[in-house]
Amino acid sequence: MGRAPCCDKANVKKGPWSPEEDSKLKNYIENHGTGGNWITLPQKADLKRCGKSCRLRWLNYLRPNIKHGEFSDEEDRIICTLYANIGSRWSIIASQLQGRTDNDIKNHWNTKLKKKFMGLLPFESQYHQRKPSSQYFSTQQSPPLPSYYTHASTLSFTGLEPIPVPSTNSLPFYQNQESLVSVSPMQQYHDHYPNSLQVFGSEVSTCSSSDGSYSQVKQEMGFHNYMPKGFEEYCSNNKFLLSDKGINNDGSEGFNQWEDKPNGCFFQPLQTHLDYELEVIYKQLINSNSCNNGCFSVDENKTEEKVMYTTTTTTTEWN
DNA sequence: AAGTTTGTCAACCGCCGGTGG
DNA sequence: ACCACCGGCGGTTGACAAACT
Repeated sequence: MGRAPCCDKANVKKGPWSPEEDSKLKNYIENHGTGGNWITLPQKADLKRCGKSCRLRWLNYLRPNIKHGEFSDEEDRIICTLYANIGSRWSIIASQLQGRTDNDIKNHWNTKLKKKFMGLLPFESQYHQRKPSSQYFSTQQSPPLPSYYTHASTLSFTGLEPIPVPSTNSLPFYQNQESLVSVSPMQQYHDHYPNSLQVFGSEVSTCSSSDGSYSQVKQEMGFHNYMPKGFEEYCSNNKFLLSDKGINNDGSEGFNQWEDKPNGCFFQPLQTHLDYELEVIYKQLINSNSCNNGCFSVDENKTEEKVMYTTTTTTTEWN
């Protein structure tokens, strides 16, 4: 026997909400609040709707300060970065975007942003079968570059470029709590292309902060031989540095090798408030996973229910 | 102009975890 | 400890619109 339905399905209306229903719900909540019980709210508000339906309608459409319409590049960037790091945890992602709902973000990802991600797969797959790195280093031959790189100067940021994760020291989450990120698409991607670079999820390879020796590293790795025109400018324009070093599995530092890092190099965004917020999110996730002791608090600007991280971050200009 | 395909997004479904009795 | 209820969440669906043939 299954779970009892949350409402009498036979006596509730389904489908799109009419303006009259919207008005009833809005007026009721504005005058009385939700009363802490969505199940009984429809009856009180004289609506022939399921409580859950009312809740959804309010949260996704009727509540104040909802932002509809086009997502900005900045929002796309945040969504992609967060998605790559924590997966499809839309409510958490939504908590980082003022006025956006988890449903909105989910739809936006599924209809637009995901395609950008999928578009990366074909060229990545070629690296899966690439010959050992020594070939390139010994002969100074340039490996085939993804079209993405060769056209870098004309591309806008997709948010799906590989990004670094903070060190495992600061984020034990990566070492100890794999389940938290098991849903990451990048993790799935890694499963499919096991030799590809992964800086997401539970992958142990991470990159350290740039020490400014980029030019030297670039030469040592032979980057200058196949650095596409405009690539450096692209990195600069998009606030990315080429990462110089990685952390080996044993914890030691080492330069990235083509064999291990099929992208040849990987990006490292300049320190931004988002990096910091990501770290805060990780920590909150860790806490929320190990103890449910109020790691989240209510974001009253969004909804009485939406979670918001308690830690106040200092937001600085992205640019 | 009509039919078909594709894209978008609001809404639904059902699972899960928290909570209180 | 168990159970029922409820809210929250993410995956999915389906209606509608736009684009294409």
